[in-house]
Amino acid sequence: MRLRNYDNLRSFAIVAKHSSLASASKELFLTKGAISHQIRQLENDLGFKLFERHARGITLTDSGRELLHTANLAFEQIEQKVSRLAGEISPPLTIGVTTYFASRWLSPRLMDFMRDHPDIRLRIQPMIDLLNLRDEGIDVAIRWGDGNWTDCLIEELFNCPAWPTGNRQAMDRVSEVGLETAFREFTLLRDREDSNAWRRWYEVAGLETQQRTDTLIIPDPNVRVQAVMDGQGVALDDELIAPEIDNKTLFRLSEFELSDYGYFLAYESSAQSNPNVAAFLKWIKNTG
Amino acid sequence: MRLRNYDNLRSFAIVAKHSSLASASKELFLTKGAISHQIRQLENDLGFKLFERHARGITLTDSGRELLHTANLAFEQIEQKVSRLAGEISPPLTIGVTTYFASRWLSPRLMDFMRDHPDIRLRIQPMIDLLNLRDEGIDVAIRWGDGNWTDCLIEELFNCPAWPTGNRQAMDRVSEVGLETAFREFTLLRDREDSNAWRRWYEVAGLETQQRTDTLIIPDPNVRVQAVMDGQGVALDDELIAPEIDNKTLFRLSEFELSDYGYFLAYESSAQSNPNVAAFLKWIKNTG
DNA sequence: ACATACTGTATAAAAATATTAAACGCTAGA
DNA sequence: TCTAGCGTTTAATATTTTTATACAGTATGT
Repeated sequence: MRLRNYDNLRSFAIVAKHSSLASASKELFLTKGAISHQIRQLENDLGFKLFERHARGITLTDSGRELLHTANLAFEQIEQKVSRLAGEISPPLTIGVTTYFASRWLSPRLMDFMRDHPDIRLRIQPMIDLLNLRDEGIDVAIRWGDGNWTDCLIEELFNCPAWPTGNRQAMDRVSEVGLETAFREFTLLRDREDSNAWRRWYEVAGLETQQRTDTLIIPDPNVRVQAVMDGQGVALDDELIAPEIDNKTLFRLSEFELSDYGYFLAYESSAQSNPNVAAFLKWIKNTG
Repeated sequence: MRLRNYDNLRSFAIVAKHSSLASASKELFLTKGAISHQIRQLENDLGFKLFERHARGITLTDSGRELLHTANLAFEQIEQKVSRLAGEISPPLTIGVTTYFASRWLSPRLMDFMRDHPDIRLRIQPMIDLLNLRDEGIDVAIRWGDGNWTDCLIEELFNCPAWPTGNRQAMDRVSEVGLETAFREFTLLRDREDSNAWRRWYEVAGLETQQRTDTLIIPDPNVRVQAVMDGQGVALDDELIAPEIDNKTLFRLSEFELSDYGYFLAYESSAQSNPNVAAFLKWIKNTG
């Protein structure tokens, strides 16, 4: 439902905060009559009541409470972004990563950077789709793949080949019937609709490339790892899943690998002029 | 920065979508002059330009693109919530869980429920703080603890005692110097400021209850498990971390446990009348 | 029991704001 | 070079919002 008047919703959020028209009217520099009209109009537009009126004040209805919660979050996002863009707040250095990479590689190393640069405010932004850096306000993203992106500057952080992983049943199946037969049975988990990683791996492994339709797309690497453990299919992973390999919940299914895979820094060329970005790039290139 | 006029921002989003005032003016049922005024006023309020004007049209500036992204997300949240509350969309059955519980316990079992109830639209909402069900639109939350909540109906799902875990160094330390001494050295990780879990465990273990100040509060269970692995302290965990125990990245530090801990269903009494909620509760009670 | 003080509401007038219509300047493309 | 289409500007107009005021209700204190 498209709302006609978002300013009324903003007033609603402030009234709800005060639980009082009279009090909110002071914050908004309006008379309580004006606020009363705004709330009434908003309720008419929405088609449900936001407040219960009693003689001595107002209280939120259940619907009102839920809407308030959503509206507060939404307005806060907007106002924070506006403040940043208007230059009122200096933007934190924002790194876009998957939760997978953040917890397995970045987090343990990040303390060093923060200790060396206590003045740099840092924001680790978990992302699924590590594209559209500018839209998300990302200064530097860390992507996994073969480095063939063209939307911005790309620099290899470290090489990290990709190879197929499966759970114990999948491993056993490969041992029993061989790679080719087993891979005709497996469901292939992939991170993106248009990913050609599996096709390339089939080539490297010398298997007949087949048009597979029974693939399952799971963009989040953590969820994908879990799906492999649960036997929902096989996925292309890298050495960051060493813990699961060590404890034998996951298995490397083949020695064939996509050797040019790795982690890459991705950033807009304009970002280099930001000294915080430059400091981060310098640090991470020495660390990786 | 508080915005004076959110309706202008809404118009901005629509203009940006069309990349054209003339075209957007049709969607908004206004003249292009009116839109031009709105955008101009918004730019004045914000203090930066949203569009670059050329002879044959307009294009977003970098700031405009970032703001558009944020605004679209925010407006979408609001409009979706409004649609739900206005009864235009039937709300999905919403389960509040930690990502920890979702990936380790719920996800593997959930397919059964979805197969048996294909008509029920389900939303798994990851939450850190599993309180305030109504604000978040949660029908049923699954909490871990001793069951002593009073804000809504509580029902035990399954018993799951809590015991202290640490990494190998912590385990070795306990072996060397004994429980009491070792626990005077450890940093205690806790999920909430006001949690009395550690105090209760000290009592159960017969250790002297001490006023500890060097505790680290990490609300998210996944992050807390990682912190324990990284040696940042010891935490109270349960058998859902069996994988980490099995592969010896985590260790149970003591046989003493909080035996009344477990996972609990939490829901408003009014939720029971929702047949989808009732079906979910019935299913999960049989599963747990 | 009753005045008091504080709610929020309702109305119509007044003020502020948004919108329009029309003319204008610009330029990409025919 | 002309033209069609773009966004802008201006001043008049239309609409919306706000106010001032009176009002009705009721917890609170005396």
